[in-house]
Amino acid sequence: MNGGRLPMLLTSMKEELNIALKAAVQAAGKSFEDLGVAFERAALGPCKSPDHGDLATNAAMLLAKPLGTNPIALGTAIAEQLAAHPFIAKAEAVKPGFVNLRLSPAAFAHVLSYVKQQREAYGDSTLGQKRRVLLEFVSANPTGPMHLGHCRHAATGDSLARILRAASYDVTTEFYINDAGAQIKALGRSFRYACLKVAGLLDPATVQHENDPETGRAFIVHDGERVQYTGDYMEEFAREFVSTATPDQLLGMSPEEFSLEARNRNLEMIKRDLGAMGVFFDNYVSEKALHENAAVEEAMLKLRESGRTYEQDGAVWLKTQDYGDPEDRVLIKGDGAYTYLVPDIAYHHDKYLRGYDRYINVFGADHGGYLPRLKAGVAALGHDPEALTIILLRLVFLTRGGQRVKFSKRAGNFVALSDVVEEAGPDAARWFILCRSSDSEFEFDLDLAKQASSQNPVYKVQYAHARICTMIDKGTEEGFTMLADPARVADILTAPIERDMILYLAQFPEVVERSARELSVHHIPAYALGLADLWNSYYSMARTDETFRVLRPEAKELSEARLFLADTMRQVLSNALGLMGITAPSRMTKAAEAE
RNA sequence: GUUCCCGUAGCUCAGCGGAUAGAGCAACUGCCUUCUAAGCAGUUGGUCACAGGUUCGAUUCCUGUCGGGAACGCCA
Repeated sequence: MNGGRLPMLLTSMKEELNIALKAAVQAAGKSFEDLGVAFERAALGPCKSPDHGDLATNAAMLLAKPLGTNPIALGTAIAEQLAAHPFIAKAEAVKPGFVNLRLSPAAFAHVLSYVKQQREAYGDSTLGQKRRVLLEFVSANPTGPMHLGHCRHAATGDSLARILRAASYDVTTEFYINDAGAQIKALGRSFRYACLKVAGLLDPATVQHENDPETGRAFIVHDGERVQYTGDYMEEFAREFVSTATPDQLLGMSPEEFSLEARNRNLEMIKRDLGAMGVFFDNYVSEKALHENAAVEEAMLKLRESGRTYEQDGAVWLKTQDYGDPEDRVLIKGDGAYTYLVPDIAYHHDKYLRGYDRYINVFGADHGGYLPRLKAGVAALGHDPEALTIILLRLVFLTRGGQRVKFSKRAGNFVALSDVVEEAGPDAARWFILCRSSDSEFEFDLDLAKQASSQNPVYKVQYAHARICTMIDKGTEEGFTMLADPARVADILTAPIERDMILYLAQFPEVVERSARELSVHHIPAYALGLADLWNSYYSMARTDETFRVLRPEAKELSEARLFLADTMRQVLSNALGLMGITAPSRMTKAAEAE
């Protein structure tokens, strides 16, 4: 065995196909330029129908015309070339022009050997070439609890980080704290009001009750300013804080001190909620700090020096139209104050100064217009705007009993992340979020997610993993020893479903690489479910056909070969779940679920 | 009005130009003295919104129409 130096099966087969195609191109006396995109689009993948073979390529159909031949003739030539490879047992060109490949036992042995050798690293690729990526996500305002949307952002961002790391990117995750500006002042006022109220220090004369003329909602005015943040969490913060402070201290605190105190408590709450779903960040970057160390001022100066700004109507504008913005944006308002754009550009300037190769932001779809502004900003500061990518996530709706839920007890006028994670559990919450592609709006069915039952796909996948674990344990107890030689395993395991499993295992690295390339997470759960289905089907075949039992004392070597396959299935299930941040339990019992 | 996203089974959603369009849920029929039934096997269910175009081949790419959502502030 050459060990890790051997390429993965599909990679290896694609290289082989390329060699065959190049030979065909040369034989026809053509150049690759003549072929254009046809050559690039030639693909090799698993067959949909097992009757056709294990793998198939469409290359002959794409290239026949530019090469001046017909697909069957070209396909036959390609097939002949491929048939010589030790991984190929049979290659033939068929009707429309597909070349169908049947893999040899050596190919199956290779897959098994590779999984076994790579273990936790199976699925990893070299796509990222160790390039450094700064991945920013969630960045929830520290003014209240996180909502269902943040749950999507957290699960997606965290999983993306795992996928990119598997693809050899050097990923740093970052949470940007919007702890400056008007909303933090409002937070401080709300917190001060809550503290005085809890401490019994509130002067009734300073409080008015009013109604919003537009929404009709009631709100409180304290000391002439609207109290904006009034959820249960605010009272909890206040109770905690008041218990540690004297009335004199409370009354003597500045607005800034109240703001800071509330911001800190809020951030702790955010970290706690994220922690409950297993999401942790490498960095937390404070907007306030960017102001305090003059990074914002400095960025503004540089923007002006760049020549990419101009003054008009008493304001300072940035030429964002150069990057696809429908109109230019204001940096400094008529009243001299910065718009939100300046600190945001300063923050990205700071990111670039820290020296990464790529900057990926996960934003809500309502921030779709952001990209041109940020690109224009970083470009004006001398950075490469193409290194910045924004992934937009669309809205999530929570449904319960078939009805959309808009409010939660904890958060008031929206559904709290913590409620969803508590009710569904972190694994199911992540699963249902990751299943969906980022640009689709979707309904999170809480009834389904919280069902610890057969109806829930996430448990199906975990169940398959747990079943294998207990089976391997049992095999060990009964004196079975996993075979050591993958070639022998491949020789023994020739049942169609066993071949299907091995072929499916071979596809995992491609799925992960594709996810990393597209920055889309939803391929992973789809793959994992397919893998679990295969194992569960296989497992159940023993009910109707005794010879499909894995552990059969009367067929020791067969059993030990099947244990090998079981272990590779377990490994890949575990790796796939790992990329989603979902646990891979080694045991699942109904009793445990009923607690 | 302009730009972007979406339109696929009763519901929620996958589907990197390829062969007979898939999964989960819901409905129906079977299967636990056996390595975990949180499982398996099967049935029902589709004008891939519509119309053109490109292609050997279109659910996929292009154009248009219709329908749904979002963004279009000197708000953040």
